Amino acid sequence: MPFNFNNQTPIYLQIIEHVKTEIITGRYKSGEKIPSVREFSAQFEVNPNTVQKALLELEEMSLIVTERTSGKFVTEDIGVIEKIKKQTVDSLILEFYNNMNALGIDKEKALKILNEE
Amino acid sequence: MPFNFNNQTPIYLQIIEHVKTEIITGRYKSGEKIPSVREFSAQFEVNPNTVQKALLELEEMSLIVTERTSGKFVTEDIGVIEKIKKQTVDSLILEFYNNMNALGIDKEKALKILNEE
DNA sequence: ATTATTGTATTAGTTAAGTGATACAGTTGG
DNA sequence: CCAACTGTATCACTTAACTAATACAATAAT
Repeated sequence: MPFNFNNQTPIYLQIIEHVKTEIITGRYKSGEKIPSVREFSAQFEVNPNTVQKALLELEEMSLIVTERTSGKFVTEDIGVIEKIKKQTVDSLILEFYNNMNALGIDKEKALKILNEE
Repeated sequence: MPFNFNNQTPIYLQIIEHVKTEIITGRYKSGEKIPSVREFSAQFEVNPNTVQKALLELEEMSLIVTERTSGKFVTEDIGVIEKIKKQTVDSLILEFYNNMNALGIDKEKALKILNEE
């Protein structure tokens, strides 16, 4: 199963989203080892550096932790995962309202549209 | 008033959004002449081609119409404007739900979150 | 100790997107 | 008829983002 990349957005961003989603949704569980750089690299048919770049960002978010030579692991800190999940949801909501505002649709109206669908 | 571009996203896309929004919200009215390529160019302090590129896309959406030598005008067809507005709103909503789905939040749950805020 | 596995660092190549310089063309209006 | 305004076409430049090649480093396992 070759990975389903779209070529509008950079691969490394798609990897970030992919792994982040796996963690947020609990498919990669807290404390669990994630595939190695080279495993991802092979799976995605992509250069190791591309994977590395993505995982680096995830580490900066504290979603994953590196054990120098044994691999990378999902953080043990469930709080972090929850926080990131909430952040992600919140910013999706905010972005949505902002976009609607730009079209002259305020929050109240937007909600009304959504509920009436 | 120099224009408020952010430099993450291409200028021409921001121009598209800007003009599109002006039309959708009725600040540029149906049938009305919009500023010329060179006027925009001066206002935004940007190359005429950059403006042209943006306006071309708006023309492809049928939001504006070109009269070869007298300028560009907002379409007379109010239906088109309404349609584009609806399309824009709909795709914002769809995108929102899709993003939430990726996080394991279905439409129903998403609505609940929004309403409870 | 040797091998295989992990992550990391450096550098370079490639490509595509975005923007700009410039010249062309057609109409309208004084 | 000329000047001033419209939009349009072509081409070249630049830059930066993305990706890849390759080599390095550290540890664990056998």
